[in-house]
Amino acid sequence: MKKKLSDDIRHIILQQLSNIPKGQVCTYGDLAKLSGYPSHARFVGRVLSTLPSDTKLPWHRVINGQGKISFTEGSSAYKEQSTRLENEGVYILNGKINLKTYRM
DNA sequence: CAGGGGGCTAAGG
DNA sequence: GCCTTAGCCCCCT
Repeated sequence: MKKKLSDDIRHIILQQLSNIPKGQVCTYGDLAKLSGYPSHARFVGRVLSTLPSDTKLPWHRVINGQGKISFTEGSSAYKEQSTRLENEGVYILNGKINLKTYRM
């Protein structure tokens, strides 16, 4: 069996992701920086999209730099993420999250 | 190897 | 607030 992704990066990203405290969020770019790859924001998104549905990682705590969920509003994924966030105390106003408040 | 696309971002109009 | 450019970099055809 072979490794698909640049495994180190992926592992580090997931590790950083699991380090995000409940009730707080982080942007893709931030996660990339924390992982030591500041220019891999997109790769972060790719990694998250590849995660299995049974993952225990808080992928929903990751949003884009505009403080919004990167899915199309109304999509099942969008609802899933917003629901999880509110369930943790992160409230979304008019489709946006207040980064100044919730960003770690 | 080339082409297209993606859960990105920052900067400009 | 919206859309476009331009940079970024990896993945799948």
